[in-house]
Amino acid sequence: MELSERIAGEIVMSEEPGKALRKWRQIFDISQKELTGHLGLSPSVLSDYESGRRGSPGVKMVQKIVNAMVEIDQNRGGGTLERYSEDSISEAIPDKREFTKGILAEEFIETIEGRVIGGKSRMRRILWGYSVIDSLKAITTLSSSDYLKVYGYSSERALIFLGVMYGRSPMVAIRSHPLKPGLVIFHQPGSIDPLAVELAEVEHIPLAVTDLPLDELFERLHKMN
Amino acid sequence: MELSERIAGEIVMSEEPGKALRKWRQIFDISQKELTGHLGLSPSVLSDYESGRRGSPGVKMVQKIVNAMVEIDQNRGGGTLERYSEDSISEAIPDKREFTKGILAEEFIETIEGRVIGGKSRMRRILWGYSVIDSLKAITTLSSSDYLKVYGYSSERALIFLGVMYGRSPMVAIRSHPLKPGLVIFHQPGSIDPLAVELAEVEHIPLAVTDLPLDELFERLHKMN
DNA sequence: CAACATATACGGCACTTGTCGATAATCATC
DNA sequence: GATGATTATCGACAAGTGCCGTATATGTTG
Repeated sequence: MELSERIAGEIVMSEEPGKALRKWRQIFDISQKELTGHLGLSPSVLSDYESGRRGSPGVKMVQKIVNAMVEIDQNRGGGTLERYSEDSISEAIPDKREFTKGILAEEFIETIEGRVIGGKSRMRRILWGYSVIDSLKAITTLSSSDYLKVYGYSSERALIFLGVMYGRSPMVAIRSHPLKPGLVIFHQPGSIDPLAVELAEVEHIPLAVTDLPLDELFERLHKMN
Repeated sequence: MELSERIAGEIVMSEEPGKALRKWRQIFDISQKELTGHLGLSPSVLSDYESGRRGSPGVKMVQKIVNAMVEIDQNRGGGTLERYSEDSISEAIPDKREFTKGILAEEFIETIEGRVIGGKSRMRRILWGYSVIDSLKAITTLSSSDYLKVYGYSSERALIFLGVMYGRSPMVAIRSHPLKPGLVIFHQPGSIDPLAVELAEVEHIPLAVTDLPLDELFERLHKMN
C-alpha cells in the first residue's frame, strides 16, 4: 500500500531497473545531483545505475534511493507524493481535521449530543480526526481513488455523514471498503435501516445519530481538541 | 497491481530483506530446495540470503526469486496466488466463472433477457467472466478483503446481484470500491432507486435488470462461452 | 530412534557493486 | 555561442554478492 513499496516493486521487477529508477526520479523531478547530495554520494553513482553500468543494484541501494526521493519530495511539500496517493479535495467533504491528541469515541459522541444506535462494544476507541461527508455529493462526485482521501492521516477517525436517508448505503460502502473508520455519525437521518445498525455491529464500529443543527454541529466539531 | 511487484516491493523496503524473502517463500509453501532447484542454484544460496549472510541481494536476484515463487505456485495450480488476489469462496457468491473468450456486454444482457436501465454508453464492452452475488449475504458475511474476491481474474466482468431491493447499496459499494465491473445486473429487484441508475451512468457501467427465474438464469449463464 | 527431508553455517573464489574523482558530452538559455 | 547546470563515461579499488560444496543442525515421521 505504501507508495514507496510500490515504487520499489516496480523498480525491482523491471527489465531494466536503471530505467525505472530514472523514471521515478523524473516523476519526482529531482536531479541526480540533488538526490545523490541527499545521500552523500557523488552524482556519477546514480548515473551509473540509471545508464545500466551497474545492472543489479542491491536492495539496500534501491531502498536508500527510494527513501531519499520520498523524503526530498516531502521536504518540498509532498506534491508528487500526494498526487500519487490521495487526490485533490472535493466539495463532498465540507470539513476534515486531524486532532493533536486522541479523543474517545464516547466523548466525541457526547460533544455532538449523539445517540448511540449500534456498535456499542467499541465505545472506548481513540479517534485521531474526523471527516464530514456530504453523502449525496460524495457518491455522485467522488471517484474511487478519492474515497481514500476521506480518510486523512489516520483511519481511526469519525466519519460524519450529512444528508443520510436510511444509512444503508454509507454502511455498505464502509463494509466494502478496506479502510474502516473508528466511529460513524449520521446527521439528521430520515429513518434508520436496521441493516445499517447490523453492519455497525458486525464491523464493531460505533454508530450514532445527531440532530444538532448543522452550524451548531460544526461549531462543536471545531471546538474539539 | 501485479502481485509480484507488491512482493518485491515489500522485500526491498523491508529492514531485513532476507526475512521478507523467507516470509513469502513460506506463504507460498515452497522449500528452499525446490525454489533453488527451479533456479538451478544450490539451496545454501537461499539460506544465505534468508539468514542474512548476504544482506543486500541485487535486484536481479530478487526478481529471479520472486518470479520463481510465482511460477512454481502457478505450476501447482496457482493456489496461493489466487488466495492473495481473491479469497476463498463464500456462499455469498453462489456462482462465478471466467470465460475463455470475451463476450460483449450487449450479448450478455440479451442472453439473460435483461432490460437495460442505465449506462448505455458502454454496451460494447467485452466481458471475461461473471460473479453472482447474493446481496444480503454478501454485505452481512463478506469481509472487506473478501470483497476483492468478487472479482476473479479480471474485473472486466458482469456482477449479478440477487435479492436487490432498490439497487442503491450495490451501486454505492461499486462506486466506493477501486475495482469496477464491466456490467451490473440486478435480478428481480424490488423497485429501482434513480440514484442507482445515475451512478451507473457516472461510472459508465451498463446496468440491466432481469426477471428470469433463478434456475433459468443459472442455466443460461452456464451455457455461455 | 533411525532415516529422511529441510534448513543453517561456512570457507573459498570469481565477478559485480559501491564508491570516488576527473573528464567529456548534452542541454537550456541568456 | 559562451556559461552554467545536468548527465554520461570511465578507470580504479575495496567491499560484498553470487555461487558452490560440504558439514552440521533441526525437524518429522514411520
